[in-house]
Amino acid sequence: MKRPLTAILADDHAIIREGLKLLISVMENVSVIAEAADGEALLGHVRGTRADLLILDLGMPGVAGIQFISDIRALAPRLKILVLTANIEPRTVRAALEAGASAYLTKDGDPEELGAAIEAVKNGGTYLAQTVRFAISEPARNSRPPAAQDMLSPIPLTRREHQILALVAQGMTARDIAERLGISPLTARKHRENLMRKLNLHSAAELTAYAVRLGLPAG
Amino acid sequence: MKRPLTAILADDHAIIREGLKLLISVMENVSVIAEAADGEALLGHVRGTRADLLILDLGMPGVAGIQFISDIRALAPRLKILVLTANIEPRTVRAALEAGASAYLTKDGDPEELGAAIEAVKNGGTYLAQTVRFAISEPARNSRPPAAQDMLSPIPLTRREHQILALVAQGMTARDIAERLGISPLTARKHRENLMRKLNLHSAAELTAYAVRLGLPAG
DNA sequence: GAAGACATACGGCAGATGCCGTATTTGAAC
DNA sequence: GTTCAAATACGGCATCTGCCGTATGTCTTC
Repeated sequence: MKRPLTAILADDHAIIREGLKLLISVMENVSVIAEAADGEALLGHVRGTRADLLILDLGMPGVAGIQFISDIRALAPRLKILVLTANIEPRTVRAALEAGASAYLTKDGDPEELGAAIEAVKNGGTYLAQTVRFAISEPARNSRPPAAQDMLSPIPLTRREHQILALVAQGMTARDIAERLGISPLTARKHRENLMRKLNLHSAAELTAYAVRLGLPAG
Repeated sequence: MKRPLTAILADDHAIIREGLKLLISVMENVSVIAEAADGEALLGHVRGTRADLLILDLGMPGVAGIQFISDIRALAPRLKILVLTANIEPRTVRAALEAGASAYLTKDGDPEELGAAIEAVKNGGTYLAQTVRFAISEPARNSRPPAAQDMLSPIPLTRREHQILALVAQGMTARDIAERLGISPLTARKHRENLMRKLNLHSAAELTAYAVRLGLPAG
């Protein structure tokens, strides 16, 4: 039998994490050598271990979306990243892969997929969950590699847009944001509109729900 | 060895469910005899089996919150219900216990708590996760304590309001909610207004951010 | 059967939002 | 130096929202 693969498991819910650990141990020849409940702990493990795999819940607090994947790739290029999330948005899927994820799994997917994904990435391949496979049919329009300096969300947003999104996550209206940033309410509104267009969202409620789920901090 | 306890496992995420199943099997002398991904399937299992335990994710689609617990209690009074959710709202905890749940566990809790909870309810007791223990000042066995002395004063929401709040967490507007529930948009709007008044929130964004942070499921 | 809570439904009004534009300035990239 | 993206700012218009009312029917509780 070959050397078992080593994995870091990152999920903010301890019970879920424990269950996943068992699931991985049983299904595959994989040994979980570290666990993280937040982004900071995860980065510590990435620096401090030589794991083969990272199973990463994108919904973790302190894990501000896709940018984290780029950061981790920069820290440990050899580490294969398996994203496990409830998010099935095509843009998120594409962004995760472009940022360097080796697999994208959804929590409502078949558990067998976890094994298939580990098998695939072990051999240098990639794996996409059945539920998001449709996401890559749409070609990425530009091949600009992600700069990963201040990206905070799956879709390339400008620095200002990230800032607005964070304030939206705190439940602020356009007027609140304008006051906070010292800009015109109309400008704040425009930024919101640009955000919604980029993210394919169509109401304040959707935008706020999206922002909160990114793990942005509460007010 | 005594006869193993039998359990129904209800969670909408297949991978999470699988992990939980393993976790339960390993930690306790419990055998999962049925699984459900939605409320309808769950009711079928409740009717069709004689399980001892139900481990129930309150965030499941088609599981209209606390009401479901009462319904299941009515169908199978002998079935012990362990609520497992990300929701740590005090009033939800209380409502779940009053509706007949035997344990209330949070997903970010210590996995050991799952074992402790099973042990507790097996012997006819109740178990509350550490993270929500503050929600209850008195044992849940007796009737409601006077609300006047309640320092935390959890705001009581009606069943319908909980339902609306869950839909708000999905980024739905009043019109969306009205369509979903088959009621007038004006009524949906009124429910939203009542919610905001009770929760002291003052915009759609705030209400949505609140709802999402409660751990209510994404659309 | 009286009282109260709940869910239903409607309307006015001011303000915010979603969507469509246009336009200027700045700084980086080429 | 030109080009381009980003950030700034404004306006119109339809819709939605927040807040203030009123009202009816049901159901539980006393």
